[in-house]
Amino acid sequence: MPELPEVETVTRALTPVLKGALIQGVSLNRPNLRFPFPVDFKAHLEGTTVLDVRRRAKYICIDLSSDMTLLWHLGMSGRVIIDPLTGEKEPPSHHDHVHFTLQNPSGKTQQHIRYRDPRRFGFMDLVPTLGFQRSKFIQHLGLEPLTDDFNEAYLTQVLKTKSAPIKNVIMDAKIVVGVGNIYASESLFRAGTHPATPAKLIKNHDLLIQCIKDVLEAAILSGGSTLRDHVRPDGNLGYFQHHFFVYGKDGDLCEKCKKAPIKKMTQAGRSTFYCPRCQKAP
DNA sequence: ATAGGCACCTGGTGGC
DNA sequence: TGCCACCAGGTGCCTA
Repeated sequence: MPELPEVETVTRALTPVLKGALIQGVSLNRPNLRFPFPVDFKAHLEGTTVLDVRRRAKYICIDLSSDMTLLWHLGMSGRVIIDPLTGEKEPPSHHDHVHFTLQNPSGKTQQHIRYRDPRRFGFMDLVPTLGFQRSKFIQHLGLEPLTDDFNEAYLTQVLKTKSAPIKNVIMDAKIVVGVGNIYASESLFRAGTHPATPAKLIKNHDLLIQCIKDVLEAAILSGGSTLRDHVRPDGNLGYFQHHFFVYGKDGDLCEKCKKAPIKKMTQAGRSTFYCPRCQKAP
């Protein structure tokens, strides 16, 4: 269920486990996920050391001692399971597609990581670390929302020619990455902006910027606050759902105005949730 | 250039 | 209980 905050949370959980570790073994239970695994994927990874773990958009990027970077996307249903060193492991599932065995740099300790993805919309790819930006999955990506570059001046410039609904535009990864279907609805609710507003008619760019950053940061904090749970046998990640104002709340009374029920509509084939009273129609 | 629709998959849910 | 339609957090690619 990964949008940017979930991928950030997983990346942070993986970093201390992976960084400096030797990849001892890789086992694949099938030849492909959304795409085929790269040729010699297993052979390439085994024996390399992890130099760094980063996130770009919704990709986990694992830099290897072979000067290659493992690009790892969790799709819609991907989950990373970090098995605890001691205690009860999460039972295996036939949706566990990749299994990494790692050797800790400081000793002989082994650690296991599994990738579970029922829908198999996720994928892994290997790209040269130096040519990372030229990867077909990376090259077209827009700004990271939590950087200073994603600011009022940028959004004003980008939106002024766009007539598409603002919700679709903030979900467009060429413009800004990491804003998925949930956080698009939540950001627009916080900004008091109707999701169908043509992007060029948006007035308060600074408020929208701030709402996107706030909702993503709050979700990361929420994920982070339950990060320690991630390595528990139950493996549950803390999501942000307890803080949703509109997502999945159609029919409920709006928590802000307490007068109108939350409505649901479809935009570009995806569900949008909004309060018709707090988010004024264009 | 841009917007819309389809495709890739499985599993859960709600209606009949 | 069983079956079926529909929906789900992403995103590359094709078409108009």
